[in-house]
Amino acid sequence: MIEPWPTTEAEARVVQEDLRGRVITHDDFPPLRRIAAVDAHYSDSDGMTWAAVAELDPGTLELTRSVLLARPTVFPYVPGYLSFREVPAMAAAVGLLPEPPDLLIVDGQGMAHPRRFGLACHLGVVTGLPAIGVAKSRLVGRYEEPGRRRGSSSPMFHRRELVGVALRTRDGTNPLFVSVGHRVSLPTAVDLVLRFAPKWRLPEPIRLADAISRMHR
DNA sequence: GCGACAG
DNA sequence: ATCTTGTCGC
Repeated sequence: MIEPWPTTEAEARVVQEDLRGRVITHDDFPPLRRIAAVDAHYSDSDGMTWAAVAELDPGTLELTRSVLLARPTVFPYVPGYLSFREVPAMAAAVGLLPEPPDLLIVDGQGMAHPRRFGLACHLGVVTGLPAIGVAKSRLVGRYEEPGRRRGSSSPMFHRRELVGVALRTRDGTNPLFVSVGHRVSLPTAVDLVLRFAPKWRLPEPIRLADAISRMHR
């Protein structure tokens, strides 16, 4: 990983501008044998960031492995710079898996970011693993409200560029914001998110990672 | 200058 | 993300 880790917004921005060119936006991943989701939580009292990884079988969506660890929080939350806060703990957690997953589903934006380098892109580039960004709310981009039924979607644009898709994964719920992280195209990312969210609004991997990351304490 | 703003 | 119970609605 990049050392030393950026301390200021200005330094972090330089890193984003430098690494953004390494993002691969087309499909470049193997048959999915193991998929994993990553999520983070904080305990302000001791300044620690907890990261959880949930590995699942893509066919049955059953949990096959999990990791939960803590790392000192090294960056404040600043919209547009979330990855500098979460990547250290997340990358360490992913690295503890005995075998690397074939796909990472990340709780946050990928290219639907002001400089096209959100958390999913950063974690994907740093680990080299295929990654998809799945956010519960919007950071940047304009979009038309998708139809209210599961499967409906509408493109998100930012500065005339297609940066993601607002996707309804469940009837009558708010859409999810899907964007390219690394080595997975946008159409494929949408297909995969729908496939891995057969019942609830959030993809099963993220639901599990979230549940695990809350187990700290 | 005034809002918006992933987790 | 976090502070926090019950409550409204499918």
